[in-house]
Amino acid sequence: MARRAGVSIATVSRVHRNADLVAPATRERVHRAVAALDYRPSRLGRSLARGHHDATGIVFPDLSGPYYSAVILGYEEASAAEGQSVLILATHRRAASAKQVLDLADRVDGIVLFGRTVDDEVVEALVRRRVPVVLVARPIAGNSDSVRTQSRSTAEALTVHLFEHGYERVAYLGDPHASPDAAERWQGFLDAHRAARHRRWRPAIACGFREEDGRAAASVLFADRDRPDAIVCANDEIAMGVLVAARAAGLTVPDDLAVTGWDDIPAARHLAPPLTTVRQPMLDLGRRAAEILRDRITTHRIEPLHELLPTELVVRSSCGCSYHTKEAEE
Amino acid sequence: MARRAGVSIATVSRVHRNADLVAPATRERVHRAVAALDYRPSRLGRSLARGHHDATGIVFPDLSGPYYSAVILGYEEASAAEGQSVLILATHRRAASAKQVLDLADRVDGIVLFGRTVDDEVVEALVRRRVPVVLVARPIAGNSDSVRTQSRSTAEALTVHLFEHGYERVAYLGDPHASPDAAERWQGFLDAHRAARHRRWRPAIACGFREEDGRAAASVLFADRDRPDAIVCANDEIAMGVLVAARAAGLTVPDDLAVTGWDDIPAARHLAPPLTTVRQPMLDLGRRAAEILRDRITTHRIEPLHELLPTELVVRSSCGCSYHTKEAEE
DNA sequence: TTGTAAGCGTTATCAT
DNA sequence: ATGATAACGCTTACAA
Repeated sequence: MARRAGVSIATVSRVHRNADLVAPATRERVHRAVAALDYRPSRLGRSLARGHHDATGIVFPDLSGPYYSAVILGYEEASAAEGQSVLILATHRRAASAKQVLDLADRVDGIVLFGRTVDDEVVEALVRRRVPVVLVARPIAGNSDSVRTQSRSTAEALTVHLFEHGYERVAYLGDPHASPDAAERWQGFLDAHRAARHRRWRPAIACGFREEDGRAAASVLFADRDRPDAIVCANDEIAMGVLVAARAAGLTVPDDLAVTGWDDIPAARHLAPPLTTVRQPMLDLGRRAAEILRDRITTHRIEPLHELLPTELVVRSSCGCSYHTKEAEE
Repeated sequence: MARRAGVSIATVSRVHRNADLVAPATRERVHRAVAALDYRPSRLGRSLARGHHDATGIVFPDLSGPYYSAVILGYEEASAAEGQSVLILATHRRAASAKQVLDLADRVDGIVLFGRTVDDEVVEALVRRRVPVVLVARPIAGNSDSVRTQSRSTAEALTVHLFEHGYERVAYLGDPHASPDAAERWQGFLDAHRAARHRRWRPAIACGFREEDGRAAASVLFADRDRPDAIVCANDEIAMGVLVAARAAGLTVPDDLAVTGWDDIPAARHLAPPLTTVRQPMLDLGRRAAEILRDRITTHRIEPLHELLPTELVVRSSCGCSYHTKEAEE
């Protein structure tokens, strides 16, 4: 051990966690020894003795697309600022995901669960095990903390906006059962229809979240003679697919068909036509998750905290608004 | 401890790493005790005793954009398949990044360094400390392993393609000093000009990697009376910015100006006009990094391994090729 | 087959 | 101010 090398003993520990309760002389001696032997204290030993990891985990259902990467960015940044390492895991709806999450849980001081990654039972198991948990974009469970974005009311506003443009047969494209957020948006869509009683509405058209899913679903839809004249998509990727399908079907957007997305991914403003969508503060989502988790870990707070982040309607042209591209969006 | 609870002692350890050298009867007894007490072995204890973490780290210079997220995806997937946890870190060019990386290094069994995250000295320090290192999209250092994508020859091919369309004043937009990849692409660009001697070329126009950087640089460029008639951009985001600037300047792409990108981000095919670019196997980049690192860790291989992944020219319309959008790219 | 005990590298509590 | 020493929770000879 470096201890022998220096001269002293476990005093090295003291100097290492920069306790000032060490004589300047000895401290200096230790520092020299450390430098000479290129000694680094072992995290493992330290963690074992102190009882915590200085690390947290974040688990996603998936990792593809610009959506998650922004969340990771915010999460990593906030965590690093607090000196916490971050472990990342994607469950991919694997059968073993519950085990993976449980496993991750005992490498960290706390964990954030994103969307539909694991069942409520797993969340409860985690909580029972005293693992601090923050739920992101997911219904509350096991009285852990949560962070979400406003979905329902903005979805309603978006749908109403379409009504105001005169569209009459508005469809919702996306599977409300696939993700909690998609479900909320669908509810908002329904709210709008309920408020405007004369509107008829059709059931949600279930489809996956990828562009190709949207394209496929839309092209089927367009074959119908009673095709919708506006489509509210569960996310931007689906909307991109719809745009592709519309072009293929000879439909002009937004004249023949309005299309809206959700997320405001970077590509959205570059589409033809620029996509009307909803911006979510994804960076903040990750950042707040990290902060709330940290708080729960350090303060041992018992009351669950629930945070709702605002979203913002981003009106471009695909809903029938201004036709000319806006130059100065920035 | 659960040991007392069951009946036996450190036999629980044996049964836990499913050693079959335990009598079925006792094993059963232990299993029951484990279930009853909801006992989970501590990773810390285990790691400390065995001397490894079953985790690896990956560090990025940044985390924004679709580029990194694909790499993470591949890396996480391959790591999870091998039962390794993954720690993620973004240095953001922070001053403390060397320290952060060194710090990360002793939480893991090996580390992958992406692009311009840390100086060669840090890599060497890591290697000296016997930390297995894989370098991704970065020049070789400290004789660690590396994975890269083919840049130079494809960049040359891309530039030649532009020549064949008849463009004469081709510019390169992107900072060769900012990233190793950008430097390679610039070299390929030069190679093409050297091969076609009659071509005159201009120095690279340094600019950041984001859309706004590209837009700003391009609009300056367009003000020049000797403006280029084709621009090879260091990545797709820059190219998107150029497209925006071109529209603002009243230039038609590809008639007045050809534009090419790099990466083939999801948005590329949806731009107007669809962007000619270069596809990189980013998923594989992450996956191979994980596999090579794992190999180095387990086999203690001493010879460095260097892998070069192929890239592919994706010809769309922004280079002057077919004008109609291809429907069935898939 | 299974128990005993010596590490693994820290921190923390006592003494001194 | 600093040295012993007992945890921390596991693995792994070595005995029994």
